[in-house]
Amino acid sequence: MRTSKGVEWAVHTLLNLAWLGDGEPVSTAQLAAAHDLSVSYLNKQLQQLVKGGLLESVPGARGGFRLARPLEAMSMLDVVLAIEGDQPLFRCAEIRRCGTVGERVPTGGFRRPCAVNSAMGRAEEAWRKALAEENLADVKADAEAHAPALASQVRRGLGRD
Amino acid sequence: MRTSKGVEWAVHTLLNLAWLGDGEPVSTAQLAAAHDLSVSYLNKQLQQLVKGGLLESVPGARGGFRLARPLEAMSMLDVVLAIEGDQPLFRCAEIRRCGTVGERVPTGGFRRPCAVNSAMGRAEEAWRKALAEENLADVKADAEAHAPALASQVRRGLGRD
DNA sequence: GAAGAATTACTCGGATACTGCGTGTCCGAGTGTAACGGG
DNA sequence: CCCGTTACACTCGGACACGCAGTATCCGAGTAATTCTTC
Repeated sequence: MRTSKGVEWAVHTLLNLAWLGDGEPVSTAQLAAAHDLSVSYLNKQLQQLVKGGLLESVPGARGGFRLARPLEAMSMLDVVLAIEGDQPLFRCAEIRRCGTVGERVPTGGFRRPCAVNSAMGRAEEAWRKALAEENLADVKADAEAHAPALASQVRRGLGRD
Repeated sequence: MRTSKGVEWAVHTLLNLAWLGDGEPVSTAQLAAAHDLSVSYLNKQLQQLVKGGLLESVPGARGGFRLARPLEAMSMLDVVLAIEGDQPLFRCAEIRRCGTVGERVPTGGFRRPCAVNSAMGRAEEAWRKALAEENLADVKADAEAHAPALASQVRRGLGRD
């Protein structure tokens, strides 16, 4: 079990767009070249970000992608949900109701929640809460703290200066 | 991204062994029949639990598996680690150091940690902490709270009474 | 009748196929840009 | 010189292959119980 590598690609791409500063759209080819990524596959991930409302796509010549809102209004959870979808980490198959010790639904009673599923759900909720508290602007600031030249490096790498 | 279904199988099997009470080993066939699971595949998962120190295996006729320690000393994290392994949810591929904006390692400098990886790591740590706090004995008690007849139901289903 | 050895039946354990999702790639639809011609 | 039209080049967007991890299965090694033989 591991997150798709598209998550890492998406976050770094969002950071690069933020460092670029201007609202000009950037093509997938440039964004991919920035980190030696597969152009087509990155494009697929960016489409997911558009569906998730994190990016805007500009069609036509001189088109590309740009941030839909400032990084301050984006969390890691937003990225993960956009790329991975909102499916839970733990999917309960309700095996408790099968086999020789299967818990039969009492007549007229409703299905009580599975204790295993509840416990896993609580842990997953902690994960999502922590992801929601990880602001993308903070991540960007953290990266700059150790490498102040990053912004200009991105502008140079994407041919802006 | 989702956890292996082996996690659900393992937890329910551990609960069944606890409800059974006696320290007698139970064969994989009986444990699988309890919830209509694949015998061979469940056996593979139980072997992982043995390697993780949660179960003991008894070979030979009238053998099987039994709990290695009481449920009070087991957490959901122990199960997840035994089944899934201790690999992190987010694996940093260090793409930040590649491509046109790749962060080159300064001469003589050490590699500072990736800000993206750090943020993901913090969230994952929250998940693991929550999993570690979910005691298996509590899960068992939670299940019993809504279905007091479960213990006897398991003993009957596994042919103990 | 009791003890010991051979046999048997049952168990775990790891090596071997299959499937679904993540990964990667390709080509077509759509649009903004630029060139070109006419007024 | 300015405007409208046409062609073009570039972009996104979704449809199409590939590979690997999770899933499922099978057969062999090993052990405890059982049976049989012998004292």
